[in-house]
Amino acid sequence: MINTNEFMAGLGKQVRFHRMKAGLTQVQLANMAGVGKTTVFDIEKGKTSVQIDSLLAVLGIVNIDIQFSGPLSMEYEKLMERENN
Amino acid sequence: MINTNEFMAGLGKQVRFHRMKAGLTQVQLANMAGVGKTTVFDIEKGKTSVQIDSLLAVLGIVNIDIQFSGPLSMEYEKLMERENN
DNA sequence: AGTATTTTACTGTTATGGCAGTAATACTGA
DNA sequence: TCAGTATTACTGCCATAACAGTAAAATACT
Repeated sequence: MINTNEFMAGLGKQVRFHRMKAGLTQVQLANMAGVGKTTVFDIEKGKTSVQIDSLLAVLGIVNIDIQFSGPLSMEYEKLMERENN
Repeated sequence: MINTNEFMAGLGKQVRFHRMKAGLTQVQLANMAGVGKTTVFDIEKGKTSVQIDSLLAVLGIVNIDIQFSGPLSMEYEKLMERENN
């Protein structure tokens, strides 16, 4: 089971690391992502209640990829392929 | 760049697939995840403005894993390791 | 077909996330 | 040290996510 606090804390640190390597300030990143500076600050701080769209917008700018996979994902994909033929 | 709509739509379908395979109704999943039934419905429908904590709670129940990785993730990890020694 | 269950959709309420503005603190470089 | 920049923290407002309740539509079951 995923610990939301840990997950977001880790993600926040990665965002900060990538942002700084890119030479961006929080405000610059916020503007590029189309969110408020407070949101970037909150994400880096590990806030757990940010909205997905805000987070994905920020992650997109700093080039962090998000992936999901469950035990039945492969089965699902194959099923979808079949449907599209 | 990630398309938020597509991402959430895909994730929603995976959630639904996993939930049904687990033999759970939306209401049951909602109760187990500690969120409202509307939230589960919204996630499966691909709503892009749900909050991370709600989403992670639901994903945890249906055993879907979320991972993130950026071009500098490895570098960051190594840096952290060094700090902890 | 008929019934029970589930899902979808809508509503009104409540709680809070997102936001800009601001100010104080911390950091960086000359 | 001093000045400029960035981050952190706080405030108040607004928009809306989360929620339960309800009802209709869709699905499943016998």
